[in-house]
Amino acid sequence: MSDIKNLPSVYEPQTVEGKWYEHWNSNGYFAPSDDYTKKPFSIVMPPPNITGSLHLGHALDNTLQDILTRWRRMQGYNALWLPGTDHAGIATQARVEESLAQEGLTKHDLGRAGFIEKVWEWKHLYGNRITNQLSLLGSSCDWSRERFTMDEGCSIAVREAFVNLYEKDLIYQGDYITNWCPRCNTAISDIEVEHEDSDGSLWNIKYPLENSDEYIVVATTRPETMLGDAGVAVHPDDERYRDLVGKNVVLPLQNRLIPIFTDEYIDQEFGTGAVKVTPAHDTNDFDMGLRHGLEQILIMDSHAIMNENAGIYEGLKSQECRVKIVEELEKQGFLLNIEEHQHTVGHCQRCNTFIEPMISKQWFVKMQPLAKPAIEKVVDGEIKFIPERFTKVYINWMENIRDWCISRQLWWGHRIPVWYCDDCGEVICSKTDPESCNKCDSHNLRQDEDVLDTWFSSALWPFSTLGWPEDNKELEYFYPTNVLVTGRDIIFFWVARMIFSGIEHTGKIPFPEVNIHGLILDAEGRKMSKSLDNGIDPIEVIEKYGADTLRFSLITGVTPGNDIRFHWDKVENTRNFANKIWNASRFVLMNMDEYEKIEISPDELTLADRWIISRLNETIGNVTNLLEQYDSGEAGKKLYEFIWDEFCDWYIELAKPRLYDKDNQRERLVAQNVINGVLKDILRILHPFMPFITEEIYQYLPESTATIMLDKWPTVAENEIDNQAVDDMQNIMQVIRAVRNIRAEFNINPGAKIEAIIVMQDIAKLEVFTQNSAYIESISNVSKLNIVKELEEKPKQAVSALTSLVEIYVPLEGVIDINKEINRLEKDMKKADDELKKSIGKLNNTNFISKAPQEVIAKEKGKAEEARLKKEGIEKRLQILKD
RNA sequence: GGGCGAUUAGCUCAGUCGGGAGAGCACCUGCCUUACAAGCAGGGGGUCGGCAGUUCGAGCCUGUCAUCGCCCACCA
Repeated sequence: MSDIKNLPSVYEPQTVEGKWYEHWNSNGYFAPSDDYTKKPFSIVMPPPNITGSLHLGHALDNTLQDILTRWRRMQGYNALWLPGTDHAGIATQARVEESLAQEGLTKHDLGRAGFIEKVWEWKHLYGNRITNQLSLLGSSCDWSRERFTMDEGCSIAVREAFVNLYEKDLIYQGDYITNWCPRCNTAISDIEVEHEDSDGSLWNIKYPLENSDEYIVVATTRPETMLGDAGVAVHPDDERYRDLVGKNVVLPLQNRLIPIFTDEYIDQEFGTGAVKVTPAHDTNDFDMGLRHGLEQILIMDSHAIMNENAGIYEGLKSQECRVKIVEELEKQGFLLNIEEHQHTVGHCQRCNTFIEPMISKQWFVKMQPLAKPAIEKVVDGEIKFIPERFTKVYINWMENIRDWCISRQLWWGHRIPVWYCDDCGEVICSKTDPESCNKCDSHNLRQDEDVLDTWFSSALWPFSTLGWPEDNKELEYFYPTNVLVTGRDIIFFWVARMIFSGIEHTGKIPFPEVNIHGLILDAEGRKMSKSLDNGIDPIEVIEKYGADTLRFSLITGVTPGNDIRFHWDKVENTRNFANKIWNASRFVLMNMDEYEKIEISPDELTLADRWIISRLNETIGNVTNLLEQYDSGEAGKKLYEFIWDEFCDWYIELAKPRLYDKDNQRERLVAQNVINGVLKDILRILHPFMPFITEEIYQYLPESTATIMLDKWPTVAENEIDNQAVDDMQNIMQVIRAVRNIRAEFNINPGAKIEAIIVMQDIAKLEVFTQNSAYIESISNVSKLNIVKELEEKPKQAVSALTSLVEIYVPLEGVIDINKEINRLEKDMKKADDELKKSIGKLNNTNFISKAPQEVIAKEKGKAEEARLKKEGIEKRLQILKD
């Protein structure tokens, strides 16, 4: 402890954090023990994409998980926080393709196997960037169990899950309309499409009737799709078109005959009530097409380039084709008019490209049978969302869910475990690669080209990472996990899919609680995005201010589930808090010479000791309760207030005289023991929030264990809660504040000692004040303090203040301005009078007296009495001054 | 078209049982008091979005309206 006095007066996270992380990790503190008789606690980390770098959303998410894990670990749970990364099919493939492009290569130059090898190379080079960043944050996850969604275990799990669903007939393949991204060149699922409102047009087009001069007008937002029209639909009740139903129209430009038919789906009110139907390029039209046996005419290829079915428009991009079509329709007199029309347009979540709905052969998961139990488990409360309001979001989505398109036309990902026999056409779905056809023994087997949606493997994460499908002790012990912590933006993508997958494949829910947090927004409340360039790099915050500061500033002062704006001001404030703790601790350490641990008998404790110990216990209780409710924001606030306001601003000041007094060694030792004990508990309950600074300080304090990480989480000692001490202390603080106020208002030099007289009638309280007069003297720099029951003569040349309990006089001969003093008192008087009137009003209300609870009435009476006494006192005082 | 959230001090936000309106920043005053000026002490500042209701009592509960934001949705 010799170097303590050399500790810098400003906390330097840069010299502290790396050292401790390395220490914890290399000593295996993050790993749970293999003693499976202990109570388990487990969380799986939402696996970040290997292509990504840490953003503030990750920082928040992982801070929350780390807080829970560290807290439970300290409480004695065998805690496992299992980390890992996601292979991120589309994003990773795009990234590697980009780097190939720089060498002038495409993936086709390498071939499928060569390309995949290249991706793995890329992954080994860059894929652990984000996990390194998680370490900088202080994440206490068990890196020895780090997993990857494409590793061997996860791959086995994926095949197991696929085959299981396939054999239960819950996976099917077919030609259906899907959302097609022409840039990614793959189908994507419904939730990967982002809908944006845009100002578009509604083109009204005349479709001439066969062998007639008449025509029917159809309205469309996408005129180019007319090339694939297979009919015109009207509502069966629509009188306007009754006579036309069953007739044909000649499709302009294409000169094909297509029928007019009826369908309930059509809205008579919209447009002309007649709709062109393009089964191959519109979801609704696809359904109608099936109902009426219409031809499915695909008019573009996978890059949204018009194909041979588009006739002379072949080779054009769909958007270019639209322009040409409209021109031609106008030229030939088919275009009736164009209206302005606002509608929603789908874009690819990944690349923002316009989504073309298109028919293609894809694999789907049947959702109805899987959604049912997944809804039930939430409805019956087996799985709880926190905050509760997200339950509705989840249920509403699940109830309206459509089948999940799980195939992707990519190379990077889990390849679909289905093989086709080229000789007999047999379809084989298998957990292991088949060597021959199980029907005709042919070796001409060809595996399905597609890979699975990345989220298919993420959906298995809570159990695939624990060894499923293999039956093992670890899975049994840690699964279901205790809680899932994640952002509200991936409830559908991930949470919902884990729930139905867990129930389906393991027969158990994956977690009983889902803790949903909000998004981190920029200072103006906008989402952070690359295009706005408004992102804040958490690593930059860590380098400047430290991980503890970043963590604490992200989680405090927020309401659970609400979005959080990022402000540098708040970061600085939190940095100041860290520095405050640092300096308070430095003060304690500086005063620990000749320290030894002693047994303290209760009567050796001072009022301030009993007060701070009582408040410490309440804080321990509050923080623990709030963590149980996943309200780390409020827990952090309680810590902040207790540490700064009570421990630093009051207790340390009150303890100073005893700590400085080397003549009373016993009292000094008591003070040292108390302050050491309180500080150490503070560090313990603060540790999950600010792991680094708490460990650093903890290690300087006497009687510390190898690491604060594995020290015990404090529990509330009921016998240390001392309401009397809290009450007495508050009365004394009130007086101290009053004296300070006088000093400030009369500009008394802070160094100058003053005299003060305190008058109080209550004998018992007078006793307490007399015993503790030193507090008032030392903190408010009073040289001579008289505490009396009554004053013989009330001094005119004195400033006074009145609390509900006491009258305070500060003689200020020559300084006092009588008029100014009268003004002061009249201001106080008005306050007291207002309070009194308010209380009397309530107490005179018979409804209040008869209906309010007794304790509330008693409290109100007390308030009225206090106000009355105070007012009386001020009145008397004013009288003296005015005489 | 549905659903959710927000609206509290100049700014950013807390406010867990319905019972005395809070914090940080900013502002004003005085202090480099040997833990901390990234600090200390004191102070000013609010019809808790509007209206109606329930209640002895509403920032909090109910209804309604307004503004902003988010999510979901196959009216071309």
